[in-house]
Amino acid sequence: MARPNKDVEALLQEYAELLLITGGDAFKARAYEKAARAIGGHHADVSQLDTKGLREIPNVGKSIAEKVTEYLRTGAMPVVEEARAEVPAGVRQLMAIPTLGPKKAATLYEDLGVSSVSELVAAIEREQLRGVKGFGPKTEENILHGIRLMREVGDRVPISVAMDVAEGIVAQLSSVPGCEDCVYAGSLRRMRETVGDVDILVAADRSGPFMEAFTALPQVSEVIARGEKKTSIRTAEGLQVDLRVVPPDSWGAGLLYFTGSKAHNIRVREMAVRHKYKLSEYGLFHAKSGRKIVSASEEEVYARLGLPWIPPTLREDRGEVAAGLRGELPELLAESDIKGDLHSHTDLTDGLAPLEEMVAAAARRGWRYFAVTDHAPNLYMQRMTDEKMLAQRARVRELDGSQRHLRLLHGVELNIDPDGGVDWPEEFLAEFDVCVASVHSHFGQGRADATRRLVRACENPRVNIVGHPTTRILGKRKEIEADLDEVFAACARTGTALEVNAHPARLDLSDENILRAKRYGVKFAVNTDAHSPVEFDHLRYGVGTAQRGWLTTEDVINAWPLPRLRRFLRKTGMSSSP
DNA sequence: GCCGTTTTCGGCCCGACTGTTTTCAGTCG
Repeated sequence: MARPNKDVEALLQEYAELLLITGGDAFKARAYEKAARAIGGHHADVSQLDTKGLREIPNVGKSIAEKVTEYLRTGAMPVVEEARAEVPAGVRQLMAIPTLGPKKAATLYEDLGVSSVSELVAAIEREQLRGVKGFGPKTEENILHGIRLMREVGDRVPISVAMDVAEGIVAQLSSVPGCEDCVYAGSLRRMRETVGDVDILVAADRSGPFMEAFTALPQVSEVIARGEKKTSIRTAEGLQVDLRVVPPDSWGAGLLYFTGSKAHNIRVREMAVRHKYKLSEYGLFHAKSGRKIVSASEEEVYARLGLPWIPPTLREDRGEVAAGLRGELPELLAESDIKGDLHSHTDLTDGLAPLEEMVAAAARRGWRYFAVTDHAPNLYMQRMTDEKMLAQRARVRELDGSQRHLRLLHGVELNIDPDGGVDWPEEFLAEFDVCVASVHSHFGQGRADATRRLVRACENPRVNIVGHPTTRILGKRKEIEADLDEVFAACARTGTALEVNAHPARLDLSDENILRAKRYGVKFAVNTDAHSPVEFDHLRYGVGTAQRGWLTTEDVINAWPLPRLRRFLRKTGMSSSP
């Protein structure tokens, strides 16, 4: 994976934040942020580039290219080390609290010596913020609210972070001699939106070499526990990883057990008891004799209990066992079912790559169609105009057909204003192939207003998809407060799809909301919202979330062939005006 | 610090909202 790019991105981003905290030039900090983003979204592995190659990345100039080269050679970037010496790491963590930026973080550190979130909580409890300039009662309340939001995620990490760690470790352990199988299990295998710790499972006769290799991995910053069956480490990012080595003949039972969820396991064990069996991580046994029946594969274990194999994304005790018994498990959407992305950006607005690169990358993925949906004018910072949009459309039409098997759609991501209106009148919108409409502002509306806002957007005869419908950002922003049942009903009534945004910080709709919406007969679009070609890789998280919501190809409009999709986009099922 | 050009220096996403102020700073998208 593009690990070095992400490392460099994180480092440059950190430096930018440190510059802001120490009151450095804001434009310089912005330059580092832009370079960080560009490198993070760059298609080529930066560790394979020399200074000259680095400078060809937009927003990377001489100074940053040289610093990155040095970092890649030595593992350190001196200016960052110096800045770190000035500002404790905890001060930068304060910026993760919503409504708390670099200036307030700096003030808290300088005036009160606060250098961690817990110290901040203590300072608030001691009412020490009362005297500080710029900190009134409302600010205090907002900070506490922000901390609560952050703590809801707790020390869980986004699924993408855990996935990178897990796949790296699996690859390394798989090459240890004697490895018969190696996978990640736990909530990661179930594709939960955040992951508390990573579980790795190895099938092998002897565990020693794996425990040895595991604790010696370069990712390891601390060995928490080390035993014969289980070893736990912590990575530099603070993520705990557990390795369990099981004998090959109990692989299936082990995998089932360590994949969970706990509730699913309990349900399955109850079934075992009813069959006069006993199920543990070591196998399925006769309760009386203790004789082992099966355990080599998950399929065998499930089959002995009268169940088909249940996909890990369904194992949440949401009725999957009962559905399996009835032979009514859904045929879940797979990543390979997705025929094209319907939400993406180019460098015409806030994307990183030009249209041509995005199109070429979409073609490489084997998609059959691909929609470019840059931001509309009301998101002022993007400076979109009618002329720019029309020029882009002309270019999209030119490019359409240049890639075999890939049809191009010209779309837009509209802004849903507080009243539910969007950027352009119907006549202008009619010329787009697809319109995504999303909320980008006024998140704090009351419930009735927010509901009306979303329903009105659905009733717009040109709006096809509501993008990231609840606008949540994991650990940062709560779901918009609206009567979602009313919104779901409106979607079903008007033929408006809801997005399952695949970005790991969003995953919006969430699995639970998908389940609810599906009952109304809503259709969905699993989109990446990619701002660069590498973000197309997020699709797997969107598909995982869709699976957790029990979605099949029938539910997902961008798993349909183009003619059927086009019919849906005409919204003919609705009356033209509400 | 980057970029583009007015080619070596000046501008850099721009507007809204919030809370703290009493005219604006900080944060966000």
